[in-house]
Amino acid sequence: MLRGERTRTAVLDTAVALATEAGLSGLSLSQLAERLGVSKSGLFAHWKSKEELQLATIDQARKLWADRVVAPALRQPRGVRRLFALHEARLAFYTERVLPGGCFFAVAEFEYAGRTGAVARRLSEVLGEWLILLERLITEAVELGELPAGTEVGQLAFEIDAAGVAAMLHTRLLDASVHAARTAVLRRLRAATTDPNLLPEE
Amino acid sequence: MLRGERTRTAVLDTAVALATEAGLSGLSLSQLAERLGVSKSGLFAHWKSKEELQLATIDQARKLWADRVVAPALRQPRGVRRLFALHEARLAFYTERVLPGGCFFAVAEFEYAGRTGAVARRLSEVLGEWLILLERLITEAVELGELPAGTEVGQLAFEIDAAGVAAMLHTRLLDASVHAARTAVLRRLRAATTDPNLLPEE
DNA sequence: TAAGAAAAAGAACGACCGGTCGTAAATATT
DNA sequence: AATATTTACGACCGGTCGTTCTTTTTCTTA
Repeated sequence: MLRGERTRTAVLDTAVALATEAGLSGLSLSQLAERLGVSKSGLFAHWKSKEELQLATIDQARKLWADRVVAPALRQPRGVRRLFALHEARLAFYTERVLPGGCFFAVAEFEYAGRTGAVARRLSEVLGEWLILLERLITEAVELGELPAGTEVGQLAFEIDAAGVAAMLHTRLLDASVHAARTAVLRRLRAATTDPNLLPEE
Repeated sequence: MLRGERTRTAVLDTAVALATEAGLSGLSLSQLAERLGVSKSGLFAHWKSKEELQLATIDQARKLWADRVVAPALRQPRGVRRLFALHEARLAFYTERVLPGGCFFAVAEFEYAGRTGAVARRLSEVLGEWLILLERLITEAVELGELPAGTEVGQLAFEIDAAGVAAMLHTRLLDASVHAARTAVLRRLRAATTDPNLLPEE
């Protein structure tokens, strides 16, 4: 009963990695099967269509992101420390090259920017979740008094996310851009917080 | 002699638009030919291969960007005003929906983030040019005394670009994110400049 | 251990891909 | 007006795409 499950996750892990190289729509079943040493038709025993596999791949990438980025940050104490930890965990995800193409969602989101359909919709949902998480952490920091009461939550969330996205974009000069992304957010938060001692110096 | 030239630009204009929807590698010669009402083989009279057409498409997109974004900004007086005008021109390019998929280079850059080859190399070059332009305008502002002497040029260029990229990413909530991108850069520049009167209030 | 279900392989399909070829019209040059 | 050259076409190639169907292997369970 669990053999199928093992296969499925193995396939999806490879699919996530492959999608960051060839894109989520450029992901071909032949290539995927070959890389796994599996027959192409065997994949259809688990998903009825490519689109279903793409949707499952998105969920797998979401889990990976939750484990490697969100979970470590949530182990930090609430407030600006947790907020900055989330940003740093994200950057670490890039520098550690967990995925060959860098970031599954950045690649996929741009790829499907102008499209419609189930895949595009699901991607939007996940991106929305991410922004909501950022806003939640910011709101918590406000409630703790670590950020001033008038903080524009959405605006700050946008700025933090922007630094992360841009770090990913400049993949070929990754180290420099990750450093810039860290500095940008650190300064922004240190300038805004009521207690700069909560955050590292530069 | 100019009939061919007319055809070429017509093809490339369509190719630029199509590439923002399907991606630069997802751009298929059949679809391109069909949308133009032209035979696929006719395209090979102008470019020997798909890759050559892709490279020509990049140059065409670069021209479009130069006309619609860079040129208007350069009509503003040197310094922080020109710098902010460049950012605003970029955001206008997105809101006016000049291209269906939003931004040719953002889409393509992410698509080719993990790849090698002539197309990926050319894309990197153009992205590099863009960053250099940003840094040049910042440097000019420093020389004019509109930004303080110690300004970290690369860091500021990264932050401005990040806001633009992120605005593009959140395509489905475009208006809100463009506003956030404008606000982020405006505040950043107003905080840094020696003469806030040069910039609009929020 | 036999029966049944789940998992995987294999072969084949129609559609589309990038690309080539020979040819015919449109244009330029003489 | 005759000749080159550019521009474009239709037919076709080998290959890959996603998908389906049938068959075989593997595992689970009664």
